[in-house]
Amino acid sequence: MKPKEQIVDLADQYIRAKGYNAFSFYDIAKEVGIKTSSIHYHFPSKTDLGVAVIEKELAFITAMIQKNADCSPLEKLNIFFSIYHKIKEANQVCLVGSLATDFMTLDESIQNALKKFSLTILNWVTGFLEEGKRENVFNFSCQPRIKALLIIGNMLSIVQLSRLIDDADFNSVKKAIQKDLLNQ
Amino acid sequence: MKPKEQIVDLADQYIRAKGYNAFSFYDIAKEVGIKTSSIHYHFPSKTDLGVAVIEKELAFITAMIQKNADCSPLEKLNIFFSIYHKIKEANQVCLVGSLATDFMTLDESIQNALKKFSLTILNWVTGFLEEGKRENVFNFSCQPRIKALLIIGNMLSIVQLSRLIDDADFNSVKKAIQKDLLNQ
DNA sequence: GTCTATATTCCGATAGAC
DNA sequence: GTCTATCGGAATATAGAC
Repeated sequence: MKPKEQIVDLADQYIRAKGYNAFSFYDIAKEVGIKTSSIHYHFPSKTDLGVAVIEKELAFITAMIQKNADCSPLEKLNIFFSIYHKIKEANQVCLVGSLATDFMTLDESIQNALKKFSLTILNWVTGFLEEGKRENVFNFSCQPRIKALLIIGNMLSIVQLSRLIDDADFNSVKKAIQKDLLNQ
Repeated sequence: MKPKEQIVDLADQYIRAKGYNAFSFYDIAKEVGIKTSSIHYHFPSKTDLGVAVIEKELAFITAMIQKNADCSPLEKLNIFFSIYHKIKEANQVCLVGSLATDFMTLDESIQNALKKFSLTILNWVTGFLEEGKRENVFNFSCQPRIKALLIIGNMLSIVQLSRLIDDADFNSVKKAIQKDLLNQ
């Protein structure tokens, strides 16, 4: 992997493991095997690096949405779950949750990138919930957008809470969401 | 208010506004009108201050639980909502959500205090959900503990997401949770 | 593109006077 | 209990050699 990609990848890991304000250029430099000044060559400021992380994740999620556009709503739900499963396995939190708590300390360019990223996820989930309801696979009574916020919020929060409480609760929450959606 | 209390109060505000790793003793000293060394007199280390913040919130929530022990489950639910309503009004996030994302950077004493705090809330919510189900006021099919995690997670996440998306979603989410619980 | 060297700022923490 | 003064360290960032 090219150094530039590796830097973004490690920054991503650190943001979701320790938070944006808790990792340093030195943390990354150490792991890549270069000096901090070399990171500044690729990303003049920490803000530039932060924006690059979000844009990388946005590209990833956009490609995944596109690739699985023809899947069933239930399959899409499980793809959605699998994202958080990986995060939880690594004892991390999701990018949105991590950066939302640091939001007031972030430069506007990161704030805007994050808003765009979260909107992409929200629209995706809203879409396959609507789809599932139309096909009588999913059942829920509130607006699809609100149901999407509830479900996204459940996953966003359970990866955070998994650090504080019983590890097994993650799967129980996942199953409860699924059962609730499929119940007629 | 005594300086010591004021320091804890401001630290609490900062943690929920900007995050634990983004506020400094100087931020607080400035607002109190003292020097940073005076804060160290009351709280030798930042960790001591962090623990004091959680213990203050724990005392507050414990008193509130006790005070409203005789309320109906529906009243308790609305008290629960009102906590997050205040947080959202201030454009802050809850203490658990904020410190959970910074969890890996916190000293063990703060981690343990936070675990105790989150468990207190979880047990409280689980309790009045069970109560409400027994009285046929609330309706849900999963375990009360899991339902509590889902609802707490919805509120924890919506105060975070309120910074990124439509401000009005907070009330929609609150109403959706309520309707879901009350539906027969 | 990476290095050395350094500038600058900030932060947590401590010693000792008052 | 608050102050001044200061230490030691860490962080972002830049200049210039290679």
